[in-house]
Amino acid sequence: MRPTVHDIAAAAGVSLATVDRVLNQRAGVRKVTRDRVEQAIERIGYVRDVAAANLAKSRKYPFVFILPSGDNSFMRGLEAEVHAAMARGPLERMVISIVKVPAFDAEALVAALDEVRATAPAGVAVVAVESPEVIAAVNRLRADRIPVVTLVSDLAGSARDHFAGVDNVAAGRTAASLLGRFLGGRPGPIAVLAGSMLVRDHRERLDGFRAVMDEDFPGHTLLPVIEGQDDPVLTEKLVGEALAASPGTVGIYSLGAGNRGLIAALKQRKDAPPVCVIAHELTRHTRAALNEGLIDAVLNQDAGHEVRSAVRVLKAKADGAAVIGAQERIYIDIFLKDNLPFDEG
Amino acid sequence: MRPTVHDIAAAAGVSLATVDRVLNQRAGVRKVTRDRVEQAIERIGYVRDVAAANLAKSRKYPFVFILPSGDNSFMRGLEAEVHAAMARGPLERMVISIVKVPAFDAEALVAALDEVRATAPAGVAVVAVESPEVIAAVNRLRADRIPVVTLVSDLAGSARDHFAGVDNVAAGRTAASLLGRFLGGRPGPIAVLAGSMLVRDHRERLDGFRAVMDEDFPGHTLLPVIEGQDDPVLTEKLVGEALAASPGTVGIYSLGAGNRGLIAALKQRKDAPPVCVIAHELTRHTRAALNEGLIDAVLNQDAGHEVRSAVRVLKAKADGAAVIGAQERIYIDIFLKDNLPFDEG
DNA sequence: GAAAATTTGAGGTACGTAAATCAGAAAATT
DNA sequence: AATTTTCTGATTTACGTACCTCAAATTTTC
Repeated sequence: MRPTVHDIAAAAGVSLATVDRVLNQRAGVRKVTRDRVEQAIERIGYVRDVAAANLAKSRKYPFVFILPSGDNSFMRGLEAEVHAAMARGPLERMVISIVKVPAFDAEALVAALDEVRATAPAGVAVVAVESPEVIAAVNRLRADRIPVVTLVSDLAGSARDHFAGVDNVAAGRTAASLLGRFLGGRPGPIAVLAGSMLVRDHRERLDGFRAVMDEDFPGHTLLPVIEGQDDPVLTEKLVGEALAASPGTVGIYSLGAGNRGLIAALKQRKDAPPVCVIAHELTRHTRAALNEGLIDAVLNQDAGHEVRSAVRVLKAKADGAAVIGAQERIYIDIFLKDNLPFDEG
Repeated sequence: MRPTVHDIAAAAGVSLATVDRVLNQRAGVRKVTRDRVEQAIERIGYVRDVAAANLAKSRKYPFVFILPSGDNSFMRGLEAEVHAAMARGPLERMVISIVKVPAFDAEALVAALDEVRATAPAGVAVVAVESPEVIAAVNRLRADRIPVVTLVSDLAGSARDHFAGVDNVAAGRTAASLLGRFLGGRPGPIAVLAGSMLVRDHRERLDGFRAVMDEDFPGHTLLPVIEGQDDPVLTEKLVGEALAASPGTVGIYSLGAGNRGLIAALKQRKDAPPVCVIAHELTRHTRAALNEGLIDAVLNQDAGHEVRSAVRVLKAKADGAAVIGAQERIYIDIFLKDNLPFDEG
């Protein structure tokens, strides 16, 4: 049997009330008595039964997820995952709510963070936008002892508790490594398609990609980065133009979310020499393109994993419990047409 | 506020005792009354507070993990992960124990399963060995309504609740796809190194590998499978001989656990033309070999994920709760030297 | 050494559920 | 209609912890 508060009382030779005062750091206990109780706790290996404690406290865990609005399909998928977590929440006394903020708007994000802070939630998960003001706002939350997890996009220099997302530099490096090897020495320039270079994730991916290309595959030149703003129509046009301008192009790295346009552009040049394509994010479209051989590999971050990990970490932090590091590391999934998971997109 | 049993009683116009009888399927309730209560439950959206129920019942979850003994390093890593889960167990009222059984010994496994069954655990995870007797033994557990999860190695045709492991056919296909593309048309035979063809995982990987090689890269012949019995010394010898016999070999797929021997053999032929190598399981040795460029890619199944997933599923099944499919799917991790995780190994 | 302040003890109620007892009501059987 | 059987209600205790009150014991202060 696990020891209980009663066992502590007996072991320390004090009353239950005193044990309670020590355990819940209430005032009115002499230092010597406190020490005696703490030693007893240590000695008999008491661990608080969190479930029973929560029951007694009628404790709730109000968590807030701050997500960018807009029609970025990855973000909408992320939101769907948060909704799924929301539905499962009550089973574990969690009440999850979502606050939406215009994408890439640091000012709005700061306002949202401060508003959320006023509601004193048990934890906050936020898709960060990089700016000193945002860092300060996150630090204000932490100063209030509210756990903060950054989601998908980290906030370097802040006091956030945890980052639930992938290592984007490693993702870029991996993309370069795959692309370089898949090309197997076939010479020619390589095109890079991004959404916008203003986003940290995209910059990091590009940095990683560049580093490995320069180091391991110096034979290939990188064409100027195409910024398609994650817009299908614009992307299709720009990619088409770029391929026309550099007909010898042998590879494309699509590090953003503009895959629909890319795929459309690829379909238009069926007869042209093959181009090796590495893209990000497994969606209905990239999955189909993988199967058709239009795309050679897809690097994916699993939004469901990220959300569930964020929730677990927030809960653990709220309880003052330990986080299982290995469990919360989000790996980049690499999908070829040969290891596609069955359902969903 | 979430509705409680009292709310059910009020809504159905019955007493608490009757609600309890219905909720815990005790006898002595007329069909009509039972229906009325169940409708009330439905109507007010009652969900049992599992934490409170477990507290009242002083419920424990005794789970048993049945693992193969022997010095297979993957299995020992798996055991370490089970020990880690064991240590975290008490926080969630789980008591995990380990039963070890000689590897690949169906008879011993059956005996262990029946012995475990007699202790009426709340769930069993087992690294399965394929045999009709084992299937029958697993089905006996299921007949006793004991949840069963197969771990790492599945048991087709059995009534197990869940399989916590990777799709090994897809792993083999992925290996072939990577190897074929990395070779980029460079002709030459390919060697396959396995532990033993008696293990289902290995057979499945080989099947997947063969299928894609035949289909997509028919230019390469596959040399006869080398069975190194996962023994470093034997493996080094056999690989050395095979490479000497077929000096034109361009690729190696190591689908078992004999990587130390393989790496030793590779180091002996530094001056020889490069061979593209795909191996399984990220260990200290394969990680080092990746970094040195001796191995080009490592496919990995994360034992920690598998164990944690098995535990979660067993708990959910024991509670009669739903399993989050996407969360419990174990992906094959693909590691290049560019996306190696930092610690452990 | 008395008064004041602080510390400690004893006991209760609550959280939501499980499980039990026992009395009384309703139904089924004679 | 009387009896047996089956169903239902009312009530209690318990799980492990939190939180509250009030009294008693101890220490500190003057």
